[in-house]
Formats: sequence, structure tokens, C-alpha cells
Amino acid sequence: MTQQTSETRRAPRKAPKQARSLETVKIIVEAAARILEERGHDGFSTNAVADRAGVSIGSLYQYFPSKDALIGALVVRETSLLIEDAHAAAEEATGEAAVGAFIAACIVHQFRRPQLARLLDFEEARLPLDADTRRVGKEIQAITIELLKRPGIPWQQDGDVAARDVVTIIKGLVDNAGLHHETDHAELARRVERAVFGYLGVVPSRRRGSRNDG
Amino acid sequence: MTQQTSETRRAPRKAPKQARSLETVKIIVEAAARILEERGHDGFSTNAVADRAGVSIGSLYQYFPSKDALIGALVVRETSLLIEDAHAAAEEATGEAAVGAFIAACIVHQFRRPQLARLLDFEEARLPLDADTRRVGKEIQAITIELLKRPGIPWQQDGDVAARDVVTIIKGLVDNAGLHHETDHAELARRVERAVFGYLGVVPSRRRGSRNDG
Amino acid sequence: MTQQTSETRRAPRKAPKQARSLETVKIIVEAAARILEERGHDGFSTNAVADRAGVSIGSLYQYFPSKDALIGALVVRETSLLIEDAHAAAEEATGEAAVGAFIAACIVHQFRRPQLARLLDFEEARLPLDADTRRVGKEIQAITIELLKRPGIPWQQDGDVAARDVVTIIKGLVDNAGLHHETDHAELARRVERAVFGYLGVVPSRRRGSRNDG
Amino acid sequence: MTQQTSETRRAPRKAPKQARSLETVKIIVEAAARILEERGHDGFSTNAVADRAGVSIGSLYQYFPSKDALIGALVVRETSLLIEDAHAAAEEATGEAAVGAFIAACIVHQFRRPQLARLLDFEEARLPLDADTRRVGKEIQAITIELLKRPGIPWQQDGDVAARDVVTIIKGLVDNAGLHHETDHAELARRVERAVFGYLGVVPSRRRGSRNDG
DNA sequence: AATGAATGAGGTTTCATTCAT
DNA sequence: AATGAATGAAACCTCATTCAT
Repeated sequence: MTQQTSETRRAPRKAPKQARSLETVKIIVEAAARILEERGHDGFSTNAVADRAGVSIGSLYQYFPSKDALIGALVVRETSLLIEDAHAAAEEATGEAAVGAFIAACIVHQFRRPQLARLLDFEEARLPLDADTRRVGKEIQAITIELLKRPGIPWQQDGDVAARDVVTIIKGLVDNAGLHHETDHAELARRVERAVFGYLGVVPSRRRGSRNDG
Repeated sequence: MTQQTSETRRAPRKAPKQARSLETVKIIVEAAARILEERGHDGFSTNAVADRAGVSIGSLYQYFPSKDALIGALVVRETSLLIEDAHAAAEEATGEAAVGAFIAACIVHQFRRPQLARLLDFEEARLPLDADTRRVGKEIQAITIELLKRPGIPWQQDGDVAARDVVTIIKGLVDNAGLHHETDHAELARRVERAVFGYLGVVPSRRRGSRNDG
Repeated sequence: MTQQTSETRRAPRKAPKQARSLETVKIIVEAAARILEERGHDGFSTNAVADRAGVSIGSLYQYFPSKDALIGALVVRETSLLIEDAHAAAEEATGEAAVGAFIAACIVHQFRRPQLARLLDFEEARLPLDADTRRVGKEIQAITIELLKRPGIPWQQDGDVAARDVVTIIKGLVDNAGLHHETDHAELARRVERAVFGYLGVVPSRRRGSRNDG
Repeated sequence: MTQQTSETRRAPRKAPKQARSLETVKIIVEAAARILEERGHDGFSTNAVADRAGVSIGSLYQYFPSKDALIGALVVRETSLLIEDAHAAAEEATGEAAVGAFIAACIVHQFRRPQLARLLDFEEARLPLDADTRRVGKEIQAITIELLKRPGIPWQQDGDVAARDVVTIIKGLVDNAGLHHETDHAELARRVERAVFGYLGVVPSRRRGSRNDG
């Protein structure tokens, strides 16, 4: 980012029309993911990505008009994966089940590529987001808002703020777990659920029987 | 950092022993804080800090052997401020009161200089931490662990993990509130408490009367 | 110019305070002149200039915030030389003598470093001029306007336009002479004078006697 | 040009023999003209031209072996238009009328596409000219030489140099007028004539009655 | 003939850091 | 102790040109 001069051009420079192009774009994005995972934000340079992708730096810039656009594309790719699972979570009947499924989806998503997910959360907060990147962010937000409207969620005020908070809690805890090399999905899910359900005022059903244990 | 070549030197090159030196160090650290607040991570350069501090770049390097060391010192300074308030929080009699006081302290701390606190949380996660920086991090962690041992906190397993999670939840929510330019301490405190107390299994006393009395 | 991104920063980045700095600045500007003369506009790169100056590229950018600023400084340096001689020309009593002296000064100036003068005229027209560069341009213009107000210049309309035209004629003819490797000052001066005096309606005194030779 | 590697190939790689090819060549040249007008020298890239022409970059290089060849073709096209009008000017009986008509033709030509004409004058001076481009330049020169041989032009020495000077004066003044967004042909013509006729020693007939009748 | 994906040298510029003064 | 001029690796990015399809 140090020498970033183009601040506005974030949309793909050229819509790839041939099969070869599409393949190249995919390869570049995956290379970007790998470089970010392996070398972190500071080691992430467009030259490194091009090298790793096995394409020339010129090819990279044929499809991504700037470094930020490339990171944006990566964010979009990763978030899209999560969005699919999140939509599935929204199918659940009760709010509790839906939120639980959403948390599980986030954990699965994060544990797939822990470093990557964590660093992209950073980038997302740091970047001047382009239209596409904003769109997927909003989509996650929208899904979460819907989730929280389901029956069984006591907390029904400030849907926007609540959704933002819930996403923040989940991302924070899950990223942190990744940072500490945790691997136990179920255990992590229980912790995240305690925080999120607590925030939402949900008394989890499985603990309902022992509610008066104090 | 991009041009970071010295990877290991993070300790102050020279312990400032004279009053003037100590003063200079303080000035530099405060200048660093200002630059970070005003220009963000990308605009944060050692030359800019030296300029702002009114000292030469050579002097800056006399006290801080590297850019990371300077950031580390800033992290230490800011965290130390929080630590003091956190200690006070630990004086509270019950766990619930102590955690509530801790959350309040975090919010006060963050709202004092929102951009700075948020960006330093980034840096802390990004940096190869030096001894001093690790120390203050551990201290916050230790205080939190103690907090959670107090009577009235149902969740008594995995003290380390719980403390980590609690700090993560608080930082996440508070940083995010700062990012969205929130200003209402009390309202934010309520949201953070819902998440943290939920995580810890605390049924907040003020709500106990209206829900569990039956 | 191709990758020029900073369009506004043309003022010197740092006022050199030490003797060494002043020397370095001079060396860089002279190197720029040489490179422009030897390789032309397309071969003029900041790296080439730094190399030729025997300084690092970083030093160049310490004093000139952009390539254009460097060219601007070169324009200022060269034009300033001309301005001095032009002021002397303005001392002449009659308009004819003054304009003649001005033309002679332009020719001397141009013949000193023909390629350089010609290429800088190009650059001046091409560049988004900064304050300093505009200033020297205006100064030449102002001197010319004064010249044309002297007694003996029949043409007294549109002083601004006339000055612009006169400067254009002189520069055009003199640059072109340089391009064709002419070396005879006096002969060139006569041709330029014919055009300029013709434009101004001056019937040159030396030809006055033979005016009716047609 | 920066990445110009082929320095010698300026002639069309392939003589377009079919109607479609000829059409394509025309389209490309016109696209080049537009790009140069709209984006200036720095924004003039072969890819931009191909885009604007609606042909692939590969096709462009099928007709023009290099960027300079393309610019050369544009120079030839524009100069040819002027040559036609200049030939008509040469039909005039007297030297004064002929030169006046030539000046008028130059002004009309320049005012048709002011930016383009001005920038091409730059390019012409900058380019390592190829055979075709040199040819049209010589042709303008030759026409001018003929013009100056007509009766009524006192100055009959150094025909080559005089022609060169006259063309230089005209181009200089007219380009500069274009740069300052002048639109009054007649007024500009009068100024150019004063300079050119002065250079040539012509006492303009229309002013003769009011000044030399004594 | 035409396409357009790919190339890569080379451009401008930044900034952490050193060291002579 | 302090200064600040100097360094230079390395970052981002462009664009003339080639060549497989």
C-alpha cells in the first residue's frame, strides 16, 4: 500500500472473454491468497503474486488495475463462499438454529484457511472498498439482519447495529482462534454461541433445563 | 514493514538516562501517535514522525532502533494507561461489577483516541512483538484472568482462553463502534456487557428481577 | 511523463540548508540538462539523471518531488539566465535598439546550449507549470511588454498579444536555427529582426536609406 | 518512446492492397488523431488507438510496424491536406497574394483541428522521420520556395533558409494562437502577415497607400 | 487476416535506515 | 548528542510489442 497512487480504480480493468483469461484470473487470485497467507500483508506485493501465479506482472495488471483491486477480488471470492453457506443457514426454522448454523458456517469458512480469512478481515477494514467488495460486505450484513428477525431472538432492537455487532463478535473470536491455531470446531462454536446468544438474549435451549443452577 | 531489514532489534538501542532524553522519547512517541491517528498505517513513516516531533531522523533512531520498536513503544504506552484503569476495575467486589468496570475502562480508553486505539490493535496483531510489548499484553491478559476468578462468574473453565475471548469481544465491539463514530458510552457498554456476560454465563443482576423471578 | 501520477507537487520538497545540499541540487540540475541534451525527452528519466549526477535516486527525490519539478527547476534556471540579459536589453534608449538587444540576447542564450534551449521550450509548453516556472515565463513576457512600449515601436496595440507573438517568433526562428546547426549569430539576428520589426511596423534604421529600392 | 525498441522500422509493414485494408488503415489513423487530440502526447498509446479504432492491437501492428510509424502516417495525412491548399495558393499571380493565401491556408488548416496540428508539429520535430514523413515536409518546403520566387518578393537570397524561416514563423504564431484558443482568422492572419512580409521585405500593398505615398 | 492474451523492461517514486559532520 | 544528507532496495504500474490461436 505504501506507494498506492490510484485510489479509485478498483473495478476489473478488462472483462476476460476467452477461456484462457478466466483461467489466468483464477490463478492470479489464488496466488494472491497464497502470498497473503505465507508472507502476510507486508510481504504481499504484486510482483510476488505474479511470480507465484507464473504470469508476468503485466498480465496481473491486465485484469486488476491496482493492487487494491486484486485484494478486493480476493475478498469477494472468499466472502462469496461464506455467503453461500450463510444463505443455507438462513433456511433454518428458528432464530437460534439459524444463528447457530451461521456461526458454524463462519467457523468452517475460517478454519478452511485461517490465516487468509484473518488477514482479509484486516484488509477489508483498511481498504477503500470498491463497489463489489462493498456489495458482498453488505450481503453478509443483510443476511445477518434477516437471521436476527427470526422467531426466538429476543433482542429485536437496532437490527443494523445488532447485525454488525454479531458479525464483529463472530469474526473476532474466530479469527483469534485461528491465530492461536485452534482446531476444535465444536468447542469454538460453543464459545462463540455463548457470546452471540448472550448478546441477543437467547437462552440456549440445550442449557434451558439447567437454567436455575445458580 | 516493507523495507524492514533488521528483524530482531526491537529493544531500545539506548536506555535514556537523562531527563532531556526521557522528554525526547516522550515527544517522539506522542508524535508517532498523532501521525498514526492522522494519516493511518500507510502514512506512518519514521521521517514523518521525526518531523512532527521536531527532532531529526537521526535522533529518532538513537532512541528507537527500528520503526517496529517505535510502534511497540506506542503500544506499551497506550496499553499501560489501560492497565491502570483495569487494575482499579479489579478492586470491585463481585465478578460482575469487576467485568463491568473493565468494560467501562476499555470503552473510556478507546473513546479517548478512537483511531489510535483501533489502529494499534491492528499493529499489535501484525507485529512481531518484542519483549516489552508482549509483557503489557500478558498483563492485560493476567488482569482479565483474575477478574474472571471473582465470585459471581459462572464460567470457570479455561481461564486463559476465556480471558482471551473476553478481551477479543470487547476490543472487537469497541473498535467497531469507534469506526462507526459512535459516541454513546453507556449504550455501547450495555451491548458489550450482553456479549461478555452471555459468554461468561452471568445473568446480569439488573435484568434478573424481570426475567428469572418466577 | 508516462507514469506521472503526482500532478500537483512541483515545489521543492525540501529547502536545502547545508552547503552540501546546495551543491547536490546544482549537480542534479546540471545532470538533468545534460541528459536532456544528449538523450532528448524520451531518454530523460530520473534514474538517468541521478546516475549522471552521481547521486542516488533517493537524493534526487529529496530535492525534487517529481520528475516534472526537476524539469521545472531546469526551466527556471535557464530562463533566469536569459532574464538577466533581457533586463540589460531593456536599458537601451530606443525601442528598436532594445528589441535588437533582446533578440541578440535570445540568440546568445540559445546558442550557448542549442539542444537544451529547444527542448526546454517544448517542455514548457507541455508541462503543467508550477508557480516558479510560470513566474519566469511571465517575467520574460513582462520584459517584452515593456520593451514594446519604448519610443520607436509603431505597433502599440494589444501589448500582451504582441509580446507573446514576438517571443514566439524569436523562439521559433532561433530554435529552428539551432536544430539546423547554424552558428552565425549575426546572420540569424538579421533574419529574426526582419520578422520582428516587420511585425512591429519598425522600419529598421539601417535600411531606411534604401527603402525605395523596389 | 520509452519502450521503443525497433528504431529503424518506420515504413508500413504491409502495403494494404484491398479495399477493406485501406479502410482499416484510415480508421486507425483517424483514431490516432482523436486520441492525440483528447489525451495529448502522454495519453497516446497504441492500445488506446486500437481500442478507439475498434480493431485489435494485433491488427494495428499489421498495418503500422511501430508507434512512430503510426504517428508518421498521421503527420503525412495532415500535411497532405495542407499541401493541397498550399498548391492552390501558389496559383496566385503575385508573391504577396501567394504568401497571403499560403498563410490563410495554414490558418484554416490549423483552426480545423487546433490541438492536433499543434501536437503534430511537436511530434514532427521529435521523431526520427521516415521517408514518407520527410517527403511531405520537403514538399511544403518546396512549395514555399516556389512561392517566394514569385514577383513582388524583395527578399531573394537563401531561398531554402527563407522558406524554412517563413514556415517556422507561420507555424509558431498559428500554433500559439491555437494554444490560446484564438478564433479570429482574419485578425491572426494580419499578425502573421506583418511578421512574414516584414521578414520578406514586402511592404504590404494595402498599407502602401497610407504610408509610402509621399 | 484478425484477435487479444501475454510479456517484461523499465519508468517513477517511497521510505527505513546509515553515517559523516 | 544531534543533525540531516544520502542511500538504494523495492514497491507499484505502463505500454510497445509479440505470437499462439
